[in-house]
Amino acid sequence: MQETFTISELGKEFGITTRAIRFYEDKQLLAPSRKGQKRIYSRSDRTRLKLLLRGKRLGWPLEEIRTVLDMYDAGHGGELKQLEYTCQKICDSREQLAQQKRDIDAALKDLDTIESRCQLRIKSIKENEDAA
Amino acid sequence: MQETFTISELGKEFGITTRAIRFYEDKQLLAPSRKGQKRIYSRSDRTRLKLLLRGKRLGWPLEEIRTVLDMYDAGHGGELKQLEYTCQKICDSREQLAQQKRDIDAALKDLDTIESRCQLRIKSIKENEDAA
DNA sequence: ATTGACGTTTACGTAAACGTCAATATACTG
DNA sequence: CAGTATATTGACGTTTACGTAAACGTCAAT
Repeated sequence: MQETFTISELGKEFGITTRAIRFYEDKQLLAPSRKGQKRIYSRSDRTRLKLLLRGKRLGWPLEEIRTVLDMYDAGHGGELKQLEYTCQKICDSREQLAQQKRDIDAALKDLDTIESRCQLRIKSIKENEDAA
Repeated sequence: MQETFTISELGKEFGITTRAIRFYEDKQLLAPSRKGQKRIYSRSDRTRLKLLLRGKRLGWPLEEIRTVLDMYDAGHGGELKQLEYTCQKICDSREQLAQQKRDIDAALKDLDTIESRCQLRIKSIKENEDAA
């Protein structure tokens, strides 16, 4: 795999616009290096973006995604207070994810119910068509 | 349980403002009956609101939540085209939910990694404190 | 009769998350 | 070296999902 990436490469790979990527940088979620004016994205920048988009799919606001991304770094160089705060955030995130899982399972069950009702209706409509 | 509810009762029960509930009605996600001017919410209205909030926790936009809520009704009185469209939507929703599940499991794994790194750092900091 | 709790509509405000230009710079390409 | 492609910043626009405030109705209790 490549060592570095341009902004449009990443945009294409992940199906987002370059405007969005720059926006994330403006919001401190990314911090690519520069070669003159141009942004150069390292593999770890790319990973951050990947995690960012996963957070988005989970419906998290960018602000929260940023604190989660920052947790990745906190493990290395943080102070005690910072680390303990991070642990608390991790605990909260776990709880939230568990809730989302419950919601998903409930939603999947509902989909089963709706689908079978639909199938029944479709069947009965088609039978009536045959009769006509 | 009660047969009907006021707007503030529902607001309290679910921890949202009455403004939000009226907004959802404006966006066609709810359609309570009226007694004069006042809104009266039936049990099924309450259920719709509950499902709505679940959709929100899953990060869905209101527009999408509405189409899902409408699927509940489609099983009963829709036409063939409508029913088949609904089935397609159900299929899409299943795929999206599956993706979210994968994202959640990946995120939970990451949290494990981050946490153990944090614990290691905390431990090493505390040991250094003891030494001092 | 008024106070207070609850409800209503209408209208404007706002934060988040980008999109859409416009003007400009830099780089390669025929 | 003009043209094309890709990059940049800056400014303004847009959509979603409500918050906030104004101005008013209603009903029970004091």
